[in-house]
Order: sequence, then C-alpha cells, then structure tokens
Amino acid sequence: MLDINFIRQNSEQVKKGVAAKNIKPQLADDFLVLDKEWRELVKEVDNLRAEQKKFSEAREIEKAKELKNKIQLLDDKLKQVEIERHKILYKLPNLPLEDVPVGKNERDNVVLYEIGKKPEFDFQPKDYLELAEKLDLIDIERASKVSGSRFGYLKNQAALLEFALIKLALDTAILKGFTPIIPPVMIKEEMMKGMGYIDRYEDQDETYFLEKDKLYLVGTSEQSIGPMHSDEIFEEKELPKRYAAFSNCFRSEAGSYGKDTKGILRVHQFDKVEMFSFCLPEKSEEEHKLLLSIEEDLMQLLKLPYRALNICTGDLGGPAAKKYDIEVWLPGQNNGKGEYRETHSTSNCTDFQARRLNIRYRSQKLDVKGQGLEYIHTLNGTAFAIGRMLIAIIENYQQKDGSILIPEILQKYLGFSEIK
RNA sequence: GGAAGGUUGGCAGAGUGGUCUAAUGCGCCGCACUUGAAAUGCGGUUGAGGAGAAAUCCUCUCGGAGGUUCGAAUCCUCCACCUUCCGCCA
Repeated sequence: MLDINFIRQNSEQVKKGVAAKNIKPQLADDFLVLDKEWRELVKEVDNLRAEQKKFSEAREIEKAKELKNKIQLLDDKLKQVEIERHKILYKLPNLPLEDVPVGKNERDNVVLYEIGKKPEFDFQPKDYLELAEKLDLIDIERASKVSGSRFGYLKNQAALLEFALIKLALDTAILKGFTPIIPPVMIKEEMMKGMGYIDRYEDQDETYFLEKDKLYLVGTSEQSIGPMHSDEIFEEKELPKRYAAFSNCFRSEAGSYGKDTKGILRVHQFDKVEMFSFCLPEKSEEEHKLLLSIEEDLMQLLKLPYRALNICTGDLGGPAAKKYDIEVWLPGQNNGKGEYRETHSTSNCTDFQARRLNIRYRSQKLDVKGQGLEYIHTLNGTAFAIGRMLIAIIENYQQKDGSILIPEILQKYLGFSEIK
C-alpha cells in the first residue's frame, strides 16, 4: 500500500511509477477523485457527530434523535466510498526506485555481470532429468501416478543433498545475523493480503486455498514471515531483524500451462530457504545489497556459474520497488547448448508491505513528530530453492560416465564426494 | 469434536448503560531536589483520520464485524484468537 499523503501530493510521480509497472495510471486519478469525495464526507459526518454528542450530553434527546438518522444516511454513503477508495488503494503497486531500469517485460531486464566459469565438457552434456533418473535420484513417473503432473520424488543422494543444501544455507545466513526459523505454511487470508499477494488478478490462480479452513498455502515463506510482526512496534536498536526460513512452498502454476512441464524445474511443491529482513527505511538499499551478496556467496561456495540481473519495472511485481535475480548456468538445457535459469530473487519492498501489515518502529530522530513512529522496510531473498539447486548441481557437475561429483563445500555435510 | 473461562493503552490490571477524552501500578520521557546517581516530588505518555497558514479544534479507537440506544469498554448477534479440562492424535 502506498502512502495516501504521498499520492495526494505527488500524483504525477505515482502515475509514472504505476505506468512503468504496466498498470493503468488512470487508477491513481480514480483514487484521487474518490479520496476527495471521502474527505468531504468525513468532514460532514464528523461535524454532525460532534453536534449530536453535545445534544446527547445535554439530554436533549429529541434533537439528538433527529441527527442520528441524518448521520446514519451519510455514514452509509461514507462507508461505500471508503470501500471503493480502499479497493483502489490496494490495487496500486509499489513504485519502482529511481535506479530501476524501465522496461516492459523480462526481456528488458539488465544483466549486471556474469560470475564463475562455465564448465567445459569433452562430451555432450546431458539434461539433469536424464542423469537423475538413471541414478535413481528423481522419480517423476510415480509422482505423477500419486499426485498428478508437476510433482516429483527426490530419492537417495538427492534427498540427502537437500538437507546438505539447507544446512549450508542456514549456516551461511546465521553468520550474517539471520535467525533460523521454520514457519507455518498455511496462513490466513488477511496476512496473504497484507503481503501484497492475491490482490492482483494474476496472483489469484497461483495460490492454493483450503476452502474448509479458509487458509492459504504459502508460495514462499516470505508470506509467513512478513506477517509475524504485523501490528508490532520495533525499537530502533532491534533492527535489522533478519530471518532465514526453511519451508515447503506451494504454487498452483495455473498460468503456466505448457511451460517447463518436464521434471522438477517448475513444480507444485518444493522446499526453499528464504531470507527476510525488517530494517530501517534508510538502510533498505544497503540491506538489499547484503541479501544479493549472500545469494552470490552461496553460488560461489558451490562454484556454480551464474549471472545477476537488475529486474526492469515491468517485471517487478506488485510489492517490489527493486529486484535482483540470479540465474544459474544450466549446460544440459536447450538441447545441450545450455541456458541461464532463475534460481534466486531478492526484492526490496520498501514500506509497501509494512504499511499494510502495520509494522513500525520508534524512531530516535528528533524531527519526527509525535511518538516518532515510522514504517519499517521489508526485504526478501532466496537462499536456496532446493529443486533448482539440485538441477544446477547435477548438470554442472556431471561426468562423462553419467556420474555426478558433489561440490566440495557440501561434502562435509554428506560424507561422499560423488553419485554414481 | 465436547465443555468452561478469557481478549482493556508499551506491560500488568480495574471498570456491567451517561464527566470513560478509561482508575491504579510498573515502564518510558521531561522538570525539580542532588557533586553525581538512587530515592522522592511534580508534569507528560495509545494510535489513526479530518479541518486549518498556525495556534488549535473535531471524529474514531477497549480482539474484529454488525446491532440495540439520544448515549456502549459495559447489553445482543456472528467471527477470530487465547487459556483450562475431556476426547483424539505425531
């Protein structure tokens, strides 16, 4: 949610930002019209109410009674306008930061740099699925029998590898001051809304909803961690508050029929270690860089070749003001010619989620009026999305004989150095 | 699943229809006293919104949403959450 006062005072800037995100800028005008109407009604109702109160205190019951009906009528109207105004406010996306490249879609994302040496093979590199099925690491067929399409069983060393990756991610994050945490994966509707999902029509279909219990399955633990501190007030010295969460993630992938249908690249259920930070507004860009650097550290520890992208305005999504993606090099894809695929994403959501979730901190700054309560900033970033990391390791560490070496850093967690 | 009891400001906790703009205590902030601190005394201390150049004024806010009433923390309805007991269960 955007700051209402900001929209009132900077409507042109808001329209520009909204348009850059491929959303109709007309929304901002619609809001301002309703907001004006709302303000007039509030004034009127407040004044009538004050009058009624006076009559009531003076026990002039008849006069108070008269006003009561009048107020009720106006108040009903006010409520209607309020609902409409609120709806639009929730539809307005977060505005991109100034240094975000303007663009229409993922083709306009800017590659920042490429790190790591792509593996060179003296043979035709294979697709991970072919390798994994031969080594009995992944079973798609039986998963499809049991659960349908877009599921997989991870078996044997692949299952063990998951735990090793989780441990590596947590160990790395803990060193940077993150609290390890395992959150609930079912959350209430209001919390899902607070995080800025499910308001935009394109996200509706992406989420699993348990009708009987009115609970949503999280698509990422971000949705469960953010609301943890809703309606809370931090002391300035408590910030930044950092979590490294391990959880299952559930995605219906309703909008992606026919896309990546094979294997475990795009599945309904996967596991992920996610980083989440609550921080001071003026520190969020620095924090964003920290999240990106941890993601890169993890990739470098695994010695996987990757590139970093600055995501353009049109590809940012609702809550993000700025986003970096990391794409790993997958040599077995694209018929053995290789291609980059997304494994990590980190977003700075500034105060957009905090405003909805009402998460603030008590500022020590003297120039802030009143109690000095200000909204904090929230950020999230992938540590490891396990399935895609398995794919990356299998394809990059494959050997001519179809065996797979284990990245050195993981060997201490596993006790073996290759899969064959 | 069954039964009972709860939810009040940063915290504890009083309040069952009208100065509740919520007692009291703790905490926090300021001032006084003090060489300094503690103790003590005095004052302040929920948040949100609207009007105004400002001083300031007004409205809302006692888990949430409705309702009764001239008037609701207080009465009624629904919902959420918490605690305890029984049942079931990893």
